[in-house]
Amino acid sequence: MTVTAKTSGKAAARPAERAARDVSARESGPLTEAIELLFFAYRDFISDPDELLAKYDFGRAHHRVIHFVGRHPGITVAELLNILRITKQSLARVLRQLIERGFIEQETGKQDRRQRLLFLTPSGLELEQRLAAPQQARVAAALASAGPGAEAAWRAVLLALVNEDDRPEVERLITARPVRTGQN
Amino acid sequence: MTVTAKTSGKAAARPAERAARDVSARESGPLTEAIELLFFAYRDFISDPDELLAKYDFGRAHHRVIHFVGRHPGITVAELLNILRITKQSLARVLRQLIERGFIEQETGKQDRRQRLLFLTPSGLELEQRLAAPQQARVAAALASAGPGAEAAWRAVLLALVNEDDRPEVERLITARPVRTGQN
DNA sequence: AAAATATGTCAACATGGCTGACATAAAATG
DNA sequence: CATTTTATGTCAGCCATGTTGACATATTTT
Repeated sequence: MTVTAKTSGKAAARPAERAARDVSARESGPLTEAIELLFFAYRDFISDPDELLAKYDFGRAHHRVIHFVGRHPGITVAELLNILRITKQSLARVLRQLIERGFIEQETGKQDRRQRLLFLTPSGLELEQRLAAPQQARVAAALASAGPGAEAAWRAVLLALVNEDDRPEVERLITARPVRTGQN
Repeated sequence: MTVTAKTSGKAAARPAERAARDVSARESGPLTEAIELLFFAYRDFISDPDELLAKYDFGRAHHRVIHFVGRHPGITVAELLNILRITKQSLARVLRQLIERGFIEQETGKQDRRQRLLFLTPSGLELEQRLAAPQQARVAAALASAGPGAEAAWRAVLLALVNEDDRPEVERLITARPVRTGQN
């Protein structure tokens, strides 16, 4: 109630009040389209695993942790925090749940015994793969439909979108062979 | 405390227990890299306006609303809900704040007086542009650095990532000239 | 021995999703 | 014209996941 409709009849009589009327003069342009496409693509891309996660009573935070632990077995908590850019308290919550329910396990670091190296359990690996499958299929189909060369351009643009300071590390992370036996 | 470190010394003695050890045998491949790049790029891309939003005590939800109202002046609540894919209760919260603080105003629909058409106020338009600027700069720089032709490939891949059913509408939305004076 | 580091934890709080139920005004329909 | 459908708003509460601040412990480094 009480929506206070501004213009009952004389809308055109007060054009200066509504800046949005002048938006048509603004250059929306290909840049805005690219930004909106990123929004829509990401919106649908992350929606893929949600149904599966719900069956486990997990959320997207759990997904992210499972993914990066799977990609970098033996990753430390500090490294994971640096990737996810969240606080350790936020991470601790989902990590505790994942450990309690047997999807991730910890191992004391051998060089540095303060570290807790994280690994997927067999169940964790299975879940990770089930979560990854639809996203991989979606990306594969998108890259294929965009023709040859699209993948290189895609990678180049995405990498350039990353903060310049973080680019070397992101490159290192995405190209890393997931072997790591606890050297860090 | 009580972290229960699994392997005090004989890590290599029980390899079958840790599925993650075998991940090195898994094909991570370019698809996984593309997926992770999307994560990292989006992570940094959405971080741009956060600082500015914080000064207004707004969050990303406000940003999304401001953006799409700016892009489609006179958009209805139902259309906005369809874009954002959230519930009307969630939208109502941020929308109420944006209206109370004078960034968005409503107007009763002329054809259909049940509708509340949404517009940016002058302050809303200014905020929208200040929020958009860093993201546009980031995308422009990324596209430029990826060379000519990258933009077409980029757009093709992103559009193909969108749910097939939604693609026509997304295309319509992103190419829309933001004129609309209330015909819907 | 002291300081720094890696991690964990407790408590409290904020944002922004969600469901369910219900209200109102306007439009569409029989 | 009476009824139903539609577009929207709103109240109440819940949940997931982010935040800050303070502090504890074990371990490594200096």
